[in-house]
Amino acid sequence: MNLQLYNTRTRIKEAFLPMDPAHIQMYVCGPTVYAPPHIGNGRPVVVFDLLFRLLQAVYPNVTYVRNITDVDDKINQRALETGRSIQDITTEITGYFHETCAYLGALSPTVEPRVTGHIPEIIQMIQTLIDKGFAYENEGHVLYSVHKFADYGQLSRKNQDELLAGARVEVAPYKENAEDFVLWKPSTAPTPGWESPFGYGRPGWHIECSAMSAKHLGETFDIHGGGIDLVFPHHENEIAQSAACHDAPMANVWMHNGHLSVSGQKMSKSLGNVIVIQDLMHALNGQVVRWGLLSSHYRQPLDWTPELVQTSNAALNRLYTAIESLSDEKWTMPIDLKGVDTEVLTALQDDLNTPAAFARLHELVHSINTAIDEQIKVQLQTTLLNTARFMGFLTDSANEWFRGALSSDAISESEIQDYLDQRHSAKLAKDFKAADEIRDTLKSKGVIIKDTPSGQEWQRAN
RNA sequence: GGCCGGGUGGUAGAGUGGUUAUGCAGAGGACUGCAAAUCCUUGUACGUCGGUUCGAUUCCGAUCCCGGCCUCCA
Repeated sequence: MNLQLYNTRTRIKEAFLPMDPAHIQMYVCGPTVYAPPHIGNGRPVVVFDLLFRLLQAVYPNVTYVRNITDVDDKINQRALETGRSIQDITTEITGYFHETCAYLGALSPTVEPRVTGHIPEIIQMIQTLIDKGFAYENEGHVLYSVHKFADYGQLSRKNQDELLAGARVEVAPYKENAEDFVLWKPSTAPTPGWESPFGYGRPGWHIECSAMSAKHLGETFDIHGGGIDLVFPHHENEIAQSAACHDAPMANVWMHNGHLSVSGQKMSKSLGNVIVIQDLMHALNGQVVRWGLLSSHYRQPLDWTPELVQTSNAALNRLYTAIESLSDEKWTMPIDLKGVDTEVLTALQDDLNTPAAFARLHELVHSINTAIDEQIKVQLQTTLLNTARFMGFLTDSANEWFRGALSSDAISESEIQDYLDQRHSAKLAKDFKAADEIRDTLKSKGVIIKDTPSGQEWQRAN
């Protein structure tokens, strides 16, 4: 295994050196559950799922922690706006998030901690920071004193003078310095709060990840991931908190996925171009979305377009076509990690080079389609199936992929069969005009007919 | 202003100091009653200007654009 990962902290691709090869530890910043997940939220889900799979393929034991942030002012705001309870909102959105992850073919993380379940740990960590002189109390708030932490800015490569100069926000009166950030803030009903040595209140934004990662992984762990936007201030502040608290580095490798745009524009409510994943579910197979999200390198920006959806769908059609002749039991067999194509593994080990991995899958398809020896062909098909499933694709059988209906108003199989019977008769009678008309009719209903030596076959156009 | 990325053929998108990425779209052909799928053939790319080199898209410098972050954001 020669896994190379780009480390945001050092800004270079490095050989991955686990602290303990017998137990790999990864933490990824999960969602704040205040709004249904959009397509951009799907990217880190899929990217770090792939990394999780890759790590599991090589190391015996991988712990993957992805948190749910269920205490946050955006949630409070939402509750205020809608009149709904906070619990109601966080439960619903967490459910959406889980549906989204399943839809995208992402494995469940090993641990999924929630902020509401870790308030004592958070309070304890804040207390330690106060005791060590890195944090101070003021007007019911606890703040982290950024200038006390010498390495502040190491991840995002910012220096403190510049941060001050760039501060655009009015400095809150309880802050000693403009760059200080909140660890704990006072709460009044109906805003959620907890009793603490610093008064009744709730945690600030960053502390939860420091507390939860420490609890579930330890003071230092191998990989910390998230979206590129989290580099500053979120991860910078996590480092400041954790390193100051534990006198140890928080994580060895910091990985960040690039952002996603929609048809060249930043997703925003005001533009009305936010693509909610729930809305895609009845129109697209989740594998198509997963393929699209992985079709450029994870650190590059990705533009989500109708063309991307179309080509992703076409790519999967091609893969499925190549292995459609495999016997059904192959689809239910567990993934054989030894049967994963080595060139795909090599590509993925190079900092998750998914475009190169996809290219290799297509090469396998081509080898299958040109194979003369039946035994070799089946061997290649098995490799392709294994490899694709290892990456989270070809999870449905070819039959489901080609003939499963995404929406309930799609034409039924028995109707299709009626048309096929009619067409079969027409063809026997050499009435090709009638046969072609039936084919056109079915096409307009989203069904494509293939005439093969063994008879008519059909599949949905998707 | 500060800090980061990026500019590759019609398009999406990897990569490399000299040798085909790959997909999609296009053209021609094979197969087919016609199609679909598949196969064969085909396009000929690396922002601009310098430098290093026998040779640069690939290294160095300059320059012009584009995007992100510095405030909530995956």
